[in-house]
Amino acid sequence: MNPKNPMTELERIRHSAAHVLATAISRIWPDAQFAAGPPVENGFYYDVQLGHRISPEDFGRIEEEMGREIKANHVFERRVVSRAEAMEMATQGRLAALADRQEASRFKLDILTGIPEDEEISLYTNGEFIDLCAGPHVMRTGNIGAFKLTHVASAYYKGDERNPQLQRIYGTAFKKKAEMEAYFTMLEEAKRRDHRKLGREMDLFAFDDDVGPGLPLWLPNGTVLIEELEKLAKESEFAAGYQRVRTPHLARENMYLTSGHLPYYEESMFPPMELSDKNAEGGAGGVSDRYYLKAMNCPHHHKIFKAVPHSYRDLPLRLAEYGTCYRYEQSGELLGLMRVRSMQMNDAHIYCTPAQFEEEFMAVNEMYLKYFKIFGLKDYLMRFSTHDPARLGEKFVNDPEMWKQTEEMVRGVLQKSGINYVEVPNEAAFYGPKIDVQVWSAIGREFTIATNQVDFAVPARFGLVYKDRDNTEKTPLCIHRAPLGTHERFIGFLIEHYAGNFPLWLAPEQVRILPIGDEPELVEAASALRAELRGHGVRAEVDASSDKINGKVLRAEEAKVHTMLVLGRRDLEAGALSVRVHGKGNLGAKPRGEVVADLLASIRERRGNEA
RNA sequence: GCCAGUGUAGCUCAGGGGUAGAGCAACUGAUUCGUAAUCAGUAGGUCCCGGGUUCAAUUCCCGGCACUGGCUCCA
Repeated sequence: MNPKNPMTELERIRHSAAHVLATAISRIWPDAQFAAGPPVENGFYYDVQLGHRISPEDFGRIEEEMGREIKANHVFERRVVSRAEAMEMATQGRLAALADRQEASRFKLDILTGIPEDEEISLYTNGEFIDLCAGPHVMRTGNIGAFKLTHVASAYYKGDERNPQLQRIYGTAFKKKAEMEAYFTMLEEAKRRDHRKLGREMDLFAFDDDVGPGLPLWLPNGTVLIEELEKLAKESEFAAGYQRVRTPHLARENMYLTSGHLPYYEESMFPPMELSDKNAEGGAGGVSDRYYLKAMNCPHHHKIFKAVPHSYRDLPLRLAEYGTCYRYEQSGELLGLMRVRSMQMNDAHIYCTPAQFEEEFMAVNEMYLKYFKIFGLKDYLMRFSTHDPARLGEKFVNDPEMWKQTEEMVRGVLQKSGINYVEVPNEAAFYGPKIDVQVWSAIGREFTIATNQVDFAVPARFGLVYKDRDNTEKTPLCIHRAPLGTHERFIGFLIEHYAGNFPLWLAPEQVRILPIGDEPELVEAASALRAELRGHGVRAEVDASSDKINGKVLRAEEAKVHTMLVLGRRDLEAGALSVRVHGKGNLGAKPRGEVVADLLASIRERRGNEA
């Protein structure tokens, strides 16, 4: 830990709890080898190498040992040592241990060799346990008020796949027990809004082994969400001067060789479909052609650009498509809708001149902000990813001048629009800088929900040109943007964002009419109301079950139906409807015409739940 | 892909070497009820898949698959 970057009190508690965890593990398994044990967002962990496989069943006795260590209230003692002394101790197995051992403290030894010459080396001692550590810690082990081990996972040493896998024991710690209890309550709440759980409960989407992992099936309710988002996107894009195109889901190998995706991204693409042709060169049974499922839409759109000659008068040319892409994500990376293998992207490519770039890029950002406003999205982070000059020609296209130019343009746009952002070097795409919008899922994982990228390299590879004013051919810049990301991830996010309580315009079932009883006049009035609403495009149903009104209300609430219209004899006679809104309760009776007009206005204006 | 855990009805879960269990949902019938559960009945199972041990495996063992939690990755 960097002493120039002091930790908060909570971080010090958690960092100290990590040392106490290592102390406890050392007591039970003295041959344990420890790597790193830092505080993290919601707690702490310590990486350990151990013959015994630690399972949650072991947590009880580890926690017991930790409890004793805390009760003993040992002081965390800091001591600066010479490099030689530290190496000596590591060799004797004394670091991250209770005593000298047969084996050296091998990870600590490795960490020591990585510490720069001019940096101070410090040890922290709590009781008999000594660890190599820059600190800081709390004063005494007793300052750790409440702690709990949460799970065990595995992690590669130093995060490198080629290194050995260590067991990572996660825990959390707080100053006060009540704070910890509040934290676990919050976790339970978060689980309730997990899109995987809500997706099943609300019949939004499903996975099936025979279809394949990461390939979601959109059920009717989920498809409503998709269609509403597409309607929104198509309206906004039409208004912003985009043109719609459609492209196939696959293409021949050669296109991906041109784009550069093969062989660099072959691992992330589904393996090719190989065609054999008896007449082909190579003889019978030889492979005559390979087709790949598309992992991105850009090459297809570039080909559309190229299909007709373009003049500078055509630019900016904005080609939009909800394109379906397929990516062979590693099996362990799949996560509900947030990480899938088939995805429908809110994609568009804007071809423009450098002079037009700023205005176009800014218009895209404005489209983002407009969407975020509609969805009431406030908790996001704009991440501006730039290149690393040291990796030109390797990770990034070797064109320092274009990098400088485009990054300055993007930075300028961001500053001009007063958008809050963080700049992250070395995270750009290979073809240009980009802005990603980061959000967090209910279970705390971070995802890119939208992206806006500059591409100054690939159009040239495809030989895209336009005839400029001076009658010379020039290569356009390309802006690659997906403000609504993919349907899969965006809807996964929206489910959690709204906890399944969608605003009226998005709700799969917008209105449910609940007749009280089944007298013929009531049933008839309910059907007539449904027909009228459906005539206006409202997704309305009638609950014609034999449930009592209480039961009907319960079932509609459970299904998260947005608006319930209770229709009884009293309402029928008054020409009224009793309105009940999910989560808001009974709003009382209103004239029928007013109710319908309110519903239509809310849908048309895409009002949020609070409106 | 790697490490660990889990896999029983549509859902949530109990059980256990020898006819497979509950609640909710579904279906049938009765009920005519004014804002979060009306009553009764019926039906529903390859206990994830394959192999092994056993007189007998859903249960124990091995392998696979899927999911969960992480790690790695994420154009």
